[in-house]
Amino acid sequence: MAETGGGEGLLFLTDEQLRKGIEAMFFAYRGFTADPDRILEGMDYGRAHHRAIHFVHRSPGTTVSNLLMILSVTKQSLNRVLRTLIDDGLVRSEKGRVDARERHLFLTEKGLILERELSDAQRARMRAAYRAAGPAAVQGFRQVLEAMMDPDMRRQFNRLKEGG
Amino acid sequence: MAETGGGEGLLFLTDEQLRKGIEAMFFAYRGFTADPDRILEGMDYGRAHHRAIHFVHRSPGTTVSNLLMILSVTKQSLNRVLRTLIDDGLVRSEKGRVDARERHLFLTEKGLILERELSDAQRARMRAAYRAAGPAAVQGFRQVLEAMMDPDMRRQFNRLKEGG
DNA sequence: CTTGGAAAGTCAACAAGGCTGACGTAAATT
DNA sequence: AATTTACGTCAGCCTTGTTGACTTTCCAAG
Repeated sequence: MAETGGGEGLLFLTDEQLRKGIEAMFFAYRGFTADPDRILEGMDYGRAHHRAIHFVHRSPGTTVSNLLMILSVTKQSLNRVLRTLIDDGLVRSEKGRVDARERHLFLTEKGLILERELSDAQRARMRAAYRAAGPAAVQGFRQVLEAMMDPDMRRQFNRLKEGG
Repeated sequence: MAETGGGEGLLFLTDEQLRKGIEAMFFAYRGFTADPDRILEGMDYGRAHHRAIHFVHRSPGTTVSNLLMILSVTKQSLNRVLRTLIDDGLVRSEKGRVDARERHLFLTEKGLILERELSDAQRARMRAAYRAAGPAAVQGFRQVLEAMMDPDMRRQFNRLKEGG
C-alpha cells in the first residue's frame, strides 16, 4: 500500500517481471476479443464494427468526429464501417439540430440486439475473470491499465467513465 | 481478501464495472503497443514482426511449429514475417540436429539490437505503469489477466513463465 | 452577404497482416 | 515402401488500416 522505500519492495519492477506482464497482456487480449470475434465471424462484420457498435451504444447520439477521436482511426476507415452498419439498419444517423453538419449516431432495435449479444459474451468472460481474481485484484487491474494508457486516451477513458 | 460472502462485496461485478474494465482493456492495449509501433513504422516491419522477434528472443532455438502455437496464426502468415526477418539478417534458422525437419530459430546480433530497442520501450511504459500503481495492484493486474486467457493460452503462458 | 473553415461523406489506391487451398520436399516413422 | 510430419511456397482473398483529393453542407466572422 505505502510507497515501498526499501530495495526488496521493487522486485516487481525487474525486467523479468515486466516481461511477464507484457506477455500476460498479449495472451489476455486475445481472450478478451475471442468471444466477440467468434460471434462476428460468419456475419459480414469484424472487430472494427464491434468497436463502433460498442461506443455508439455507450454514448448514444455521439457524433462522428467524437467517435473518430475515441477510436483513433481515419474518417475513411470509420466511414466504411459505419456505412455498412447504417445500410444494414443497425445504426441510425441523425442530422444535428443545433449544428446540422454533425451526425448523431444511435443504435436501432436491431443494433441493440447485436450489441447485447456481443457485450454479453465479452462481459461473461470479464465477469468470470473478475470473480476468479477477487475485488482487490480487480482494483489493481484497473489501476495498472489506466496507468498504461497514453494521457489522451486516459482523458477519453475518464470522460466516458463520468459523462453519459 | 477472503471470499466476499455478502451482497456489497459483489459490487465489482456489476455490468457497469465490467464495461469499465472492457474499455480499460481497449485503451490500455493501445498504449501497450504504441511505442513499439512507433519504432517499427518507417522500417519495413510491423506488429507481427515484433511478436515474432519477441518470442524468438524469449525462447531461443524454438521451432517454427512452436511459434505457430504461441502466436496462433497460420504458417503462411508466420512464414511471410519470418522470411523477411531471415533475409534481413535479424533471425537465423538452423536445421535441427536431432530432427532435421525442424528449424530452430535464433536472433542474430542485429536481431538482438532491434529486440532490445523494442522491449526497452515497451518495458519502460510497463515499468512506469507498475510503479504508479504499486506492487499490490500489479499482483491483481496479473491475476485478472491470467484469468481472462483461454485455457490453452494460459498453459502456453505458464509454460513460458517456468521453462527457458 | 460573402467568405473561410469545420464536419461529414465519398472515390481511388495502397499496404499490412490475417485467411484458405494446393502443392512440393525432406526427413522421420510405421 | 508407404505414410506422416515439419516446413516452405505460390496464388488469391478479406478486413481494416492508411493517403490524397474532392464535394457538400453549414456555421460563423468579417
